[in-house]
Amino acid sequence: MPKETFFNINTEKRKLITTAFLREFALKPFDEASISEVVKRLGIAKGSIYQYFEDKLDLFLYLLKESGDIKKNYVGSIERESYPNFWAFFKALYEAGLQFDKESPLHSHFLFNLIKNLQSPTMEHLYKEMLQSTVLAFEEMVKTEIEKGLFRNDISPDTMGFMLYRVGVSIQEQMEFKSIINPKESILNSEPVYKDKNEQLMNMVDDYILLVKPAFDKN
Amino acid sequence: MPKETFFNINTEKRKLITTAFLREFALKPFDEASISEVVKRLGIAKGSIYQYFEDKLDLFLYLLKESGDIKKNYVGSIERESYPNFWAFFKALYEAGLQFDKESPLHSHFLFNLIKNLQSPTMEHLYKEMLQSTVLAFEEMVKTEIEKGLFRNDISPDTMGFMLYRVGVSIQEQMEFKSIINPKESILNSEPVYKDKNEQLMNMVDDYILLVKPAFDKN
Amino acid sequence: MPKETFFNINTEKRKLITTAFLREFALKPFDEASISEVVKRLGIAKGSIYQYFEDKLDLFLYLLKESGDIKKNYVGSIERESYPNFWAFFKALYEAGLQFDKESPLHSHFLFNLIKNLQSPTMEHLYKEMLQSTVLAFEEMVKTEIEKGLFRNDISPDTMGFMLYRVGVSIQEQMEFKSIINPKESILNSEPVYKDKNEQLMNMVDDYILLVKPAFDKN
Amino acid sequence: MPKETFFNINTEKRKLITTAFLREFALKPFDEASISEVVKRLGIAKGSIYQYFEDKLDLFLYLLKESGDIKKNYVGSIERESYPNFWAFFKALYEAGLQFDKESPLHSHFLFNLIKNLQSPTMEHLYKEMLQSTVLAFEEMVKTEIEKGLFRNDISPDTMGFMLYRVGVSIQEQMEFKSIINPKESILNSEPVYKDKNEQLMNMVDDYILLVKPAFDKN
DNA sequence: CATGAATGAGGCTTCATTCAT
DNA sequence: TATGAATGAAGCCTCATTCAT
Repeated sequence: MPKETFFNINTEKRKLITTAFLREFALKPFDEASISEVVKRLGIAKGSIYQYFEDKLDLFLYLLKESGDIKKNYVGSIERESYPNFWAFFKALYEAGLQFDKESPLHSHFLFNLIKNLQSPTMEHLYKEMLQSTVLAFEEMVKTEIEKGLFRNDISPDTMGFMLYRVGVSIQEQMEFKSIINPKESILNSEPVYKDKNEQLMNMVDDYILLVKPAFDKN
Repeated sequence: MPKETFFNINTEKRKLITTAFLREFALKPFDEASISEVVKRLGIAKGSIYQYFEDKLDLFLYLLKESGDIKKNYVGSIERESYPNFWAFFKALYEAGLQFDKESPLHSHFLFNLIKNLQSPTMEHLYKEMLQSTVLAFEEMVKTEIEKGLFRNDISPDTMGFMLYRVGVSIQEQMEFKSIINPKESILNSEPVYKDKNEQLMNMVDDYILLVKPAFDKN
Repeated sequence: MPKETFFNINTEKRKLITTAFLREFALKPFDEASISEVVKRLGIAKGSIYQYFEDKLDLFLYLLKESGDIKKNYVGSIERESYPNFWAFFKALYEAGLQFDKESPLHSHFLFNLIKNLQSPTMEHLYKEMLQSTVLAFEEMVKTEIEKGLFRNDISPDTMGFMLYRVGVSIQEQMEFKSIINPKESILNSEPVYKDKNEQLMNMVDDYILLVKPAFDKN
Repeated sequence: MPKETFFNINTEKRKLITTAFLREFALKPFDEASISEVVKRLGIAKGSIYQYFEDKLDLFLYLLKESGDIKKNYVGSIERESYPNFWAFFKALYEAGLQFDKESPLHSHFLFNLIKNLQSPTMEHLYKEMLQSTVLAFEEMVKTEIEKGLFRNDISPDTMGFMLYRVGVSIQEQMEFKSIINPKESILNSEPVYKDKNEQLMNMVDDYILLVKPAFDKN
């Protein structure tokens, strides 16, 4: 939670700062991200950052929450009931994600890099926590589908939940692996992660669904 | 590639150094691993390290190669032809891996932590390279299976290869996520990653195969 | 000397500020006392402090004078003539001090910590000055007693005066040393230094008098 | 405990460093003493200090131990049995102290300033500990004298012990108070605390003994 | 009278690497 | 071959004070 002062400053300046640090954390793991470098680039005093935030972690957590909140605006309204099956719902989440990516590219980059960012020893605790809650959410979805009789019930739902979570990560990672997207580069231009690549992402999602569907669906 | 000097020193000392740094890199990302700390623990001169290796990266790469080579001794002899189907072969790889883990626990830990280790910006290039070759290997396997008519052919083999690679990572990560294994702790005792957990790992592998098999197999 | 502005503000607010800084200076040496921390706790603007006071030292001196003035209200009326001998007078000073401590606990804490507070290099000058006047007062008393033929005259009055001053400090310090009082703790509750320990303090004073009396009294 | 490296460097350089920091800590409380300033003056790299010592505290404790050890060389051989009464013994301690002061002026200054130095919040723990052990030593002396029937037995020995400790502090403080000595100044010239003032110190000691003797002695 | 954002120097500490011995 | 002292940049963070509003 930033200090009040942060919310009192000029909106434009606030955005400048936010932007600069989103970028930094989108490029480097927490422990390697450098406040000093960013303020130098921003041309503001290092002390100022500590007027706004308790410390580096506070700053990071603020960006995390902000990014999460914004993403929720896009993804939060998607509900399972509105879709004929889980996979349609799953795809819808990605489509919403693309909208978010397009309209808040830096927040998107920040979240894109989150897993890597959390590998820093300093972040170990937070990492476990976030993983836990993310996986849990997927587990819940799986359980619901199993109850509906739509997913198989011969494999423990936690393994299936974890796998589903992993699918998400894989998709993103494969896009990068195949050099379809190039985050490091697009960050610098404040361009969306998936700029001009929406279709290719959705194709990849389709592929994954094709692959995973028979593994999850009953029969 | 270490300097000659490294191979001229006492074998025992060489092993001591190797061990200490395997441990360090198994615990921390590259950029946060500290040469200073390790030499202090070893009680040798910091300068010595620079007699043996060009720099930190050189040292790391040496350990990487060594670990890989040793692992190959276990895994390299496993051949697809010896097994009735891909999944039996896949399981056999894990069983060999466990043997490696048991007999070279620190190398195993080093490789276990490799993915996290490579997230450092310094390592970006290397990361891509290694990923490339790993995934490629899986792709080749997939292609072979497709040619044999055993895997489905309606999804691009590279996606399937990548997914297969991902399955491996997921298994390992889920074992840690469920606190079945505790790498940080077992490193300190130089114990294998999967000490007393071999059975549980193989069960997890079975689960994953159960899940993934229908996604890959033809029909 | 504070600026006019300080006396123009709401009495209540003035008291709040006074209180908070008395506390801070009662807990830490001058150079380590932090204006930043106090204003944060107070929830007022940091700039305000500089509207009221020239700088940190000015603020400190104000509190010092205020505390001294208040204490004088208690101690000032005690006169040597009212007591049969010096030691009865000496005890009376302590009893008045206890009253002050009870009714103005924070000012009392501030003065209690004063010696430690003045150890900061910044304060060196002030320290000497205050010491000077304090010791001088004791010297005067000693001289009077000598003139009356009640104190021995074979030791220089300034040594005796200094020693008397020292006795005072020692009593206070020994109370803390023996953990009878716990200033750091009682400050937080705005409790008197000697809360519930009045009797024990006076016993200690008696002990010291017993000890010192033969050293000072003629014969 | 400094690191080995510190004892490996050039004796002369070690002395230079030691000297510079003794000076710094003799002038300022721990929290205000600045490593940065000292190394700048020394013209050595800041990092070097951290090759020699764990941290600031480690450095301080080393100087403390060294100073104490050296002083013990002077004072340690003085034994109560060699003197007809306690006060002769007490004086002898001061005479030995003066020898120490003359031959190791900076260590003497360091110890002279110790009490003030330990007022820093960081040092609170250490302060209490040292006070405890110092006072205890005096208490033991007092008890012995009481057992011998030489000191009065109607006042608790801990009060008497504490008072005795206080006498020591007072003597030193009064010398400074009366401007007979000027530590801040003589530090800069690496001159003994009591340079050319030995006689005056011993006179002061005599005065104090005269004063305190009747307070402690039986009858 | 109040605000509080901005400053920038200064604090301690860590690190990989160099180089003279 | 081995040593380990020296380096100095970089890291995060704190602080009293100023000044425009």
